[in-house]
Amino acid sequence: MTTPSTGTIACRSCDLYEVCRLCGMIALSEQRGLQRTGALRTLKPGTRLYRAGEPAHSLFAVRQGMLKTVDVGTDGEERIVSVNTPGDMLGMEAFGNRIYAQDVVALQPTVCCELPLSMLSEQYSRVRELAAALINLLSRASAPRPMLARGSIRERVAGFILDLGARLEQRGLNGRQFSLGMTRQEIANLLDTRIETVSRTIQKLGRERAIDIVGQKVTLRSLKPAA
Amino acid sequence: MTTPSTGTIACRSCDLYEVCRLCGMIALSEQRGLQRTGALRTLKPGTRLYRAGEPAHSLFAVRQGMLKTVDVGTDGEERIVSVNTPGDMLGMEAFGNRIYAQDVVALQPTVCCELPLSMLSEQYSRVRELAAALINLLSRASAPRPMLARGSIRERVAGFILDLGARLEQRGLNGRQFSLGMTRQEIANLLDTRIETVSRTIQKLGRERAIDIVGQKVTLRSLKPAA
DNA sequence: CGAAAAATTGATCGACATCAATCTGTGTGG
DNA sequence: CCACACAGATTGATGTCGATCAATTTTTCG
Repeated sequence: MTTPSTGTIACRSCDLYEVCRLCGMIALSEQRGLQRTGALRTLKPGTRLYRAGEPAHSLFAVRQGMLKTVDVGTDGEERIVSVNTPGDMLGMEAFGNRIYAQDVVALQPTVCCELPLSMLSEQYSRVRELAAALINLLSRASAPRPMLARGSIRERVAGFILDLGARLEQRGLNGRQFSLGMTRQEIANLLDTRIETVSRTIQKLGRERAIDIVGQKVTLRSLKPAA
Repeated sequence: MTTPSTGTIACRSCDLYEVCRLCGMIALSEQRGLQRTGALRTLKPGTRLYRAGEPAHSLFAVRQGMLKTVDVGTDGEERIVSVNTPGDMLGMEAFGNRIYAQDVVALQPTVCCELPLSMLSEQYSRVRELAAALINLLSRASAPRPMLARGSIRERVAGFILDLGARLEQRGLNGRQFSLGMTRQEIANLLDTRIETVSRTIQKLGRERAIDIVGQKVTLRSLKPAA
């Protein structure tokens, strides 16, 4: 069986934390710290969280595992646009028109928190702080993500691995030893290259002792950004 | 002298329209339709609208001309992340933390509308509709932009030109005959390739009668997406 | 165990980078 | 007004990185 490639994130380090809190989705229990109360969605690998064009009822936050955000072009070709790790918010692009804009598919056994949009729009017309929190959240989300499919293959692969590690670290998970969580094919798609090239590059990084690599398990050694 | 590569956009087709309206920035004059009242910023080519890391006081909307959004990496290398055309909103990533996240530089003589953030946060705590409009706006902005630096060079260049045309068209400007508004070098940077390659590819499209090209002036003929 | 998917490795080829030279247009000063 | 300078753009020759084709090997899972 596949096992989830990440542990479970703490609510404190989630993008949606403030919003959940203001919605009363997180109960403060005296002894045990934070505890969430809302709905969870559990996904097997390959399962869709939602589909582009579908009417949107909810925002999601990744709690455990990993997903990919996929853009299906006019030609029907799949392009992996981003990889979503614990603490990430999903579906915010649907807040306005209530239509999801991409496909989101679990790469691993994955758990997501679900926040109904209806609850949010009800509440933010009453709770002033919530509107501010949402605006903050969306504002941050509109900041530029580092584009991974640029530069030499070496730079792209290194950038991908470092980015993934940094994001896990940032959420309080282990960012120096983790699972890539996806196949070489999927990495190749994300980085706009070929599976053989990804394989060769990863092997080379291993031979150079920049990383340890066994299957999808990586340990960072001396991998640095750029060249 | 360089002349602006685009005409002036109508307020109606601007991303910020609803927000401006609710802020009372647009006065309805009976005879003459819409008329805006707020501050304008005029920029010469090469001038910065704002800089990454700088404290943010305002949102902007492009009114006329073109700008580039530039990401300066740790190595000091410039990467053009996107090109901003009339009707686009700039600076929304700073709404939360009040710090701009990229550099934005005029490519042409350019005019932008300026909306002070202070005014917005004051007003949206009073005007309920405004919070909703902002959330809508930011939500749309977080939707995925088509990534231009993917696929063969042919695809990237064609994609770039078609995207630019479509965006102008969408704002009520001429999307079949327009100026690229930037040098081959800047296009190369945006598309993650080299100036010679951009030049050759554009010339080839011209020879194939897919476009007419004279310097930066393009006329679309039979250019189609994909290969 | 056996089948299927994923990953690795090798050999060859082609698209794009690189190096180099020339051309074109635009603004400047004599 | 013309000549010059300079930036931008084009064009050619050559090299190289990554794509492609092909064959195993390794891992996963029924």
